[in-house]
Amino acid sequence: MSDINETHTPEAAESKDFIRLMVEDDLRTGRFDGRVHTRFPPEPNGYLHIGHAKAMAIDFGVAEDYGGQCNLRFDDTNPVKEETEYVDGIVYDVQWLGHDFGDKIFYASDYFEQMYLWAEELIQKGVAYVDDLSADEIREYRGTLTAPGKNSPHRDRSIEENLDLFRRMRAGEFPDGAKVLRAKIDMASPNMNLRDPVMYRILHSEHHRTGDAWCIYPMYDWAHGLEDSIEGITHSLCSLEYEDHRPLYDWYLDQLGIYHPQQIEFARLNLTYTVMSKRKLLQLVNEGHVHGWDDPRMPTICGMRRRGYTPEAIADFLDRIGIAKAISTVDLALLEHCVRSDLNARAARRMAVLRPLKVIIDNYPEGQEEWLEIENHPQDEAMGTRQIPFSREVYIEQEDFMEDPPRKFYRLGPGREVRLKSAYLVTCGEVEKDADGNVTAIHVTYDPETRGGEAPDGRKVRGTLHWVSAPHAIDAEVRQYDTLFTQENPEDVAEGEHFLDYVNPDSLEVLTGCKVEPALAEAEVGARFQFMRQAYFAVDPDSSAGQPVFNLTVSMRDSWAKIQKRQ
RNA sequence: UGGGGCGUGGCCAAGUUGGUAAGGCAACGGACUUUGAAUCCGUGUACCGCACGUUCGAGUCGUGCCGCCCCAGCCA
Repeated sequence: MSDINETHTPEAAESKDFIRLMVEDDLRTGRFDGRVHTRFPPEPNGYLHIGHAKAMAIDFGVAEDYGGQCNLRFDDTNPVKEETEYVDGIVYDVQWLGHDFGDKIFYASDYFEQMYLWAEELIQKGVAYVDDLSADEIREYRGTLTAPGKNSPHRDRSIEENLDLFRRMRAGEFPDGAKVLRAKIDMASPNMNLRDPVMYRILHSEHHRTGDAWCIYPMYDWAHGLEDSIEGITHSLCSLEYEDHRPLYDWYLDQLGIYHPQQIEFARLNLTYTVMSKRKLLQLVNEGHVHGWDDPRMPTICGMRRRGYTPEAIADFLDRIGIAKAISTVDLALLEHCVRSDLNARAARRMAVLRPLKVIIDNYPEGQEEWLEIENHPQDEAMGTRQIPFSREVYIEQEDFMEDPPRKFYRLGPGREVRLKSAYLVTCGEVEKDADGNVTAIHVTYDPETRGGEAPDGRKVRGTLHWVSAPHAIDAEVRQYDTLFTQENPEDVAEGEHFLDYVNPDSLEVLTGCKVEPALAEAEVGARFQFMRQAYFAVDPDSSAGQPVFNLTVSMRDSWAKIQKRQ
């Protein structure tokens, strides 16, 4: 590859993000004995979305870059919201994205006993107490952003009484909400998280893994650092909103005097024309704005998978957007660019006509058929070729014919000659119309000397159309998608409006009666193709034998559309 | 009017110890083309949020402003 006299200019060292810089710093100073161990800690209360994919790219990516490990850990500390269905879905998605979490899956619930013991330790130490205040009262006592809170009347109970009460909380002697265990820190702290945060609440609720073994459950702040500590995590990477929680994360670990990981925060991902909160996604599902978590319009991993996105394209996208602390909204166009780029390289080409228009080749012998060779990929010979049938009647795209075409229209029109891709050059003749004047069929004549699409006399033909032989065509359903929202930022709503007001009513368009080449009849679910001159499509699970259903993955760039728009 | 963060071209985002603004996406030209795809060339006056300082020299240091985001769940 390289010339003998080629000058090798050293590639500029790839710039590292601030997290990797911090990790390298710790590696240099031997802070964690040279270890790098991260974790990806989803709560099983919904499906993963592209934002989680970013977190994973960071968590797993950092571990991988420095020869470390990344634990997949379910942060299942709230039984009322969590379900096994979600853990299964999450595990599948993480694997599909290609992340290696070893042979073990971790669960916060596995540490409940240890957490409980540590809680007793803090009570013994005099820095945790049982509070009888109601949720409302606790809120009142907490103060506001600008006014300090005040101590709970139960703040100074004796260690013995606190221990007794806490044990009875565990034993199930009190109803939900009757008492909580709180850390005794500082009700006047300017950081609200430090105003005696709740460590445990009573929840007589069945947990998807521990059943009814517990009726008290740890709060996130109390639990998370302990989980990280138990697993020997070195760098606990999370999103920006936890920045304020870091002092508390540190406080618990310091009070206990146990192994202490470093929490580092980064900005989470926002994408134009979509929402990224699990609550909103759940709402879209529950209220029927989409057909489920895996609806191809959803930014969920399962939705993107069904739509035809590849893990590689997603990884490429995540790699390109970078990691920083500035809150940003990435242009959907970048994600689509990554998908196109990956699919362009790997998707086999096929011919499919979405909105069929019958073309009759008058001078082609009736009843004759022939099989023509066509490449599966113009730039990748290794993908080979296939045979496609040709006959007297074929379908072309309705938009590839115009009775009164503008000058730059390189397609079929009265008297014009175009090429049917890999078949023949045909010249437009008569046009059939129905009573309303709609074009119903077009008659053309073909040049038998142009088999394959090349004219022996060297004449050039500007337009090349895709087509499908009518008698051989397979009927298919094609689902075309547009953005789920009509606004770049659906969350940016005016007074009295709601993000749901911006749901795009035209985000799904189902086309039936599409005509596809026979090779597509037995395409496997999940298979991805480029329908030449149109877009990339993936076979939907709703497909049945001989009745394929295709999802639009992403359109191809369309400079003709731009030319039209300008006119 | 408390605390914690952030502010580099339309969108992301690099900018180590201050030396005179990478790259990607988008957009716009053009070449090529049996996908108007792909590919290939080319195009940006970024007052580096603003204002003062320090300095021979500041996106990088200092001070003061301004703007945006997060925090008052017994959610994570």
